[in-house]
Amino acid sequence: MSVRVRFAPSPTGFLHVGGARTALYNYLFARATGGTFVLRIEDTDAERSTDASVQAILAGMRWLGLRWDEGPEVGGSYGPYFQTERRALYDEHAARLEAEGRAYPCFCTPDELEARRTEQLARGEDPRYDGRCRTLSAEERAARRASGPRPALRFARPLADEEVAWDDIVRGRVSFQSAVLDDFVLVRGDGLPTYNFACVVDDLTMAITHVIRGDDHISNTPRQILIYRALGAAVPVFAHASMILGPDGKRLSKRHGATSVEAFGDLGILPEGMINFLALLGWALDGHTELFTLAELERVFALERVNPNPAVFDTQKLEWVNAQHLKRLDESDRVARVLGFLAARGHDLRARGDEWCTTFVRALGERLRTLADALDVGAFVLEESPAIEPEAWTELVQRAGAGPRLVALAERLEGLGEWTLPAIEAATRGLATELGVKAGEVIAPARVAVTGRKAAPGIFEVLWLVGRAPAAKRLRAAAARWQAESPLAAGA
RNA sequence: GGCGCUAUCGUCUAGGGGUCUAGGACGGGUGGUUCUCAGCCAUCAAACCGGGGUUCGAAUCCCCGUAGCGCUACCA
Repeated sequence: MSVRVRFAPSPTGFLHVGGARTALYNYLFARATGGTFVLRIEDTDAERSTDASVQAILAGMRWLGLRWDEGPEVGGSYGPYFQTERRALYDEHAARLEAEGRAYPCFCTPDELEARRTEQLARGEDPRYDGRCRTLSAEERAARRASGPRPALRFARPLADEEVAWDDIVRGRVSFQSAVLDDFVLVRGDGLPTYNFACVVDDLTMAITHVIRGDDHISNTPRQILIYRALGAAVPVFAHASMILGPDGKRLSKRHGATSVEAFGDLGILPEGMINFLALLGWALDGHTELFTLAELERVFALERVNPNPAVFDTQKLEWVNAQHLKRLDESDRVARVLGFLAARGHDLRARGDEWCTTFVRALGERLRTLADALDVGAFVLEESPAIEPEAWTELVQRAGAGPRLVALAERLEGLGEWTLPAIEAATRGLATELGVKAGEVIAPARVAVTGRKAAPGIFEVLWLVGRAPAAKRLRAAAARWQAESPLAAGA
């Protein structure tokens, strides 16, 4: 029997980091085993489900490059793939369970249930359904059905305590006693299935073989196993991956900043970097290899190597992984991504031509951990005349002879026969030699004058990128300011 | 409270009885290299939650404790 797995998000928000990792593990397991990856939308909670969320989740999946074999937009032979469209299946299974005495109608109202729960808690008891509707006679049921609102359907759990256990791929054997469970609701008063019931019916009818999900579902598993048993169906294999935590050790949430995968794209993280980092969060191939492309993961991923401990989401490692992927991109691809990112933020530099763009991205070089870093590192061409940072100026103003040297450099550049990197470098170094100072004595002031910073990409590329006239202008402007403000200026 | 899951450097992890004076990576420190920064190279510091067992021998197996997290709805 071939492997069939599913990722089943409920459309109540965007695709968050935890969901993305669950999706990734399902996807990778399917690819690694030659199985099928199904995407199913669990939208039975009408209150919270929205179409916008469905779209956001699909967009997140696409951004990551996780293509589903069956599901929304692509269809498949086990559809529909939205739970709200699978109502007939739930009705059918519910009717069967009720007919076989494995489920019964419950007429208790939510208010009554809530009141009893409160009382139980007050008495120090566990809040569990007391089973009062389980023993109603057929006549009573018929009478109450005729008079009141539609009842909920409850699962008639086994009366005798029994062990409900499974061999979890990531945790080994997990077991519960059925006595801790109560007669939970299968179908709500509005006729829609609850999560546990819909989940089982869907996994069953979609022929899902492996259920890979977050460990927040671990305590739902015994309920679901009981439903499979009542239905006389085979139980799928379970694998519960751990939660992803924030730096404070709490479950990752909005409080921790960006949690939707696409928000990381806005932060300049590549899908490749996100995928790689997510894979590493709870999984390791051998403890040594840690850089993978999606294609490589598809070959080497093994569910057995998923680690059961909760993992803390570390942004610094994410950025490092991202930097590695950025570095491995083909140059043309890297240029396209950096310029595309900047263009989306109002800095469309692409009109300056291929040579300029390539030189620009080469100049940024290894300084980018994320695409967003280009906004900062490349600021010297993004702004008309970058302001000089205070501490950079403080240093420049204390440098003897800086002003005159900047003017001299400007003149050299203006008089240059050809505006090329080698020519700019020769002119700059030549000037330093003639002046009898180290190249740094010309370069450092020039860097501050042209970029406004003490740290920036190589000065020759910077000058070339800024352009001859604008560069000379910035050099002269800084020189004039030096002349006016430096205690070392002649005549000061 | 009950039930469950988890427990190796700050973080992600390797380790599945001896090869562990516990390895790798991120981050951090130091040195080198380049016009600065970044990068790269070298190098340093940094962990088996506690207590009992089992065993000739435990980071590895078992039990207890502790801590963190999850669930405890007619949410998913």
